[in-house]
Amino acid sequence: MDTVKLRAFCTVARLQSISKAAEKLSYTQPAISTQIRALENEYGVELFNRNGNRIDLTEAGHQLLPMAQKLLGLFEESRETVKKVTEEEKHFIRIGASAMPGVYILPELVAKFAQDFPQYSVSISIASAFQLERMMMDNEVDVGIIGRSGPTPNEKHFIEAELFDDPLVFVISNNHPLVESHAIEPRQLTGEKLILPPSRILTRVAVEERLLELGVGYQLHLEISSSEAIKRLIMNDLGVSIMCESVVKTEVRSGLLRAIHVNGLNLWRKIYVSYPANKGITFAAHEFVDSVFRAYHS
Amino acid sequence: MDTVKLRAFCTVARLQSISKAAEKLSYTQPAISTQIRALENEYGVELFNRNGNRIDLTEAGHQLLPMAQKLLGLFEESRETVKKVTEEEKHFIRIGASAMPGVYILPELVAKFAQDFPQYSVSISIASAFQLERMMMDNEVDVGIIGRSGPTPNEKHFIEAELFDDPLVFVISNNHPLVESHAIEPRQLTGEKLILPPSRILTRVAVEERLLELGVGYQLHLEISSSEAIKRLIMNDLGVSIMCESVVKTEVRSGLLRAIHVNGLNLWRKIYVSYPANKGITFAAHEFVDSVFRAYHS
DNA sequence: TATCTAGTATAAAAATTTGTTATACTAAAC
DNA sequence: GTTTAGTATAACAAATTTTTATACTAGATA
Repeated sequence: MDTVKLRAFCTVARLQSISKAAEKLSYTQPAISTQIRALENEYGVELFNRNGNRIDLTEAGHQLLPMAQKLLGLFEESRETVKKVTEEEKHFIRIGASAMPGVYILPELVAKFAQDFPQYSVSISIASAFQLERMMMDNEVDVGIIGRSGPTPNEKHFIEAELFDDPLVFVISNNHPLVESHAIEPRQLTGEKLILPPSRILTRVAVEERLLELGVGYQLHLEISSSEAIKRLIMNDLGVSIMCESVVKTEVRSGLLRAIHVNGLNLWRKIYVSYPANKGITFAAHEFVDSVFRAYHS
Repeated sequence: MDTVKLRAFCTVARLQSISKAAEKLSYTQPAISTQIRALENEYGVELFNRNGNRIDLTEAGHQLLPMAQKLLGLFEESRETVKKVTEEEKHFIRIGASAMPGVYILPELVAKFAQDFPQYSVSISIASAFQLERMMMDNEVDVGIIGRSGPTPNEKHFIEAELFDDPLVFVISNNHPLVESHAIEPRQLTGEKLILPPSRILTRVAVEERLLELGVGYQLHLEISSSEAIKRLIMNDLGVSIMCESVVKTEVRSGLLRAIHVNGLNLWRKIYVSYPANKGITFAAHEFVDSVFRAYHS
């Protein structure tokens, strides 16, 4: 049973002629004859009365006709539906991001992109880097924006492109003695009361290793996972921290916090664009990635 | 697009596995792979995300699934519908009859048949012999019961079987001088006031020719087409007639009229069963014809 | 009646599609 | 690394579909 047979049946019924139907459907007459015969075999009934020249529906054929038309209509509808989905998908970009880029970097990027490419819609899903990988493999997001301080796992499954380096900076309140410095030396950190995220966070590990290398004797004052909490603690003069510049950018701009560059600290969080290697990247997602690159590299 | 592809799609979607679907549908795994691929080509979209081992629906696939199921359901429904029609048709006999047999002969035959074969339903359509032929050719009736006094036209298109001879009898009222006779000689008709149908009716022609042959000098008293009217006229002593025995059977039985046999008149209306030669006869119609034959020939 | 015409059916061959076997490839499990 | 489970692909076989050519039929025409 297929659409060819159904269409043949409906057309023959309507035109009351196999030859005319054949012509209309761009087949030869015997092709339609056999299709009709096949349909009749499948249903086990004669669908047309053949009186020599004349051909018209039997009762069974009469009953079948509206259902056949409905079936053909439904086929068409299904095609339309699927087509619509893909059209929509073409203009929809699903971005996944780990917490830091999702909160502190993506909003700005997406805002700019939306301005330049109003024909696209964007969704942002925030999840752990690990989950994001699964989501990309399962086609739940098109592209990921991931911040990394450590190694890149599963590298052969994903194509990753470095977007930019987010430098780690020394963050202090307006009341801190070093508030007027533009840049300081690592040794000036000695004795500072550092508020850092828990040691499962890779950035924390990187910071501590680097400070050890540089021979800086710091004081671990507080351990808390929320960046927002750290910032508020600093504002209230309960300590200082070493954080990604992006994370404090807003507060620095509005004068709530100070971000001081530490010479020779050489620590960055690298921000990557990532997508599954095995299935390439959507055209729309490519547009987004492109626009982001242009924003940083021009 | 066909049911195989649709069923493959639905099964793969449900079992989330091409191999399992193949097993369930009694195909090999590559067959299903290809069918799915063909469906995807037809819709121009990927319907499944293939992540190595895992296979699950894309958004387009998700949209398509319910429609595919509906399509398959509708297919099944159409099969049921057609099957039901044929089942019904198997137990339905459409009898066509010309006026005389339809009114005076068929009701009795059908009543007896309905008693003996309660599983069948019967419809009776009354039309001219000419129209009946068309109706049989166009499959509007299964079998015809036709009375003929003249030749049989289009004989090669129809198979006709003589059912019985309906003799023409001399019909008189209870007040007629010959009321006590069981049979009379043709010459006794001389001078009778005959009421006959118009001369376009073949029976009338046959009667007049025969009386001429027999040398009977009759008197044409009235010309009227309705048999019912003729009977009423006779009852009121406004004349006599020569009519089919079947037509007056009821009145004779109840003593309203007398039917006298005329020796050597040798006129019958022949009653035929008729059906189109090119397509044979329905099983149910055959049962009816058989039962009618048995009723007359046993 | 015979011939022609229009429409359908049928047979045989060609073309296409479908299904199978065998094999390769991939990712996950061990 | 090796094995395992699942899917894709290639090559071939089988089945189906389509076409060409032809026969058959009923009705129209002469």
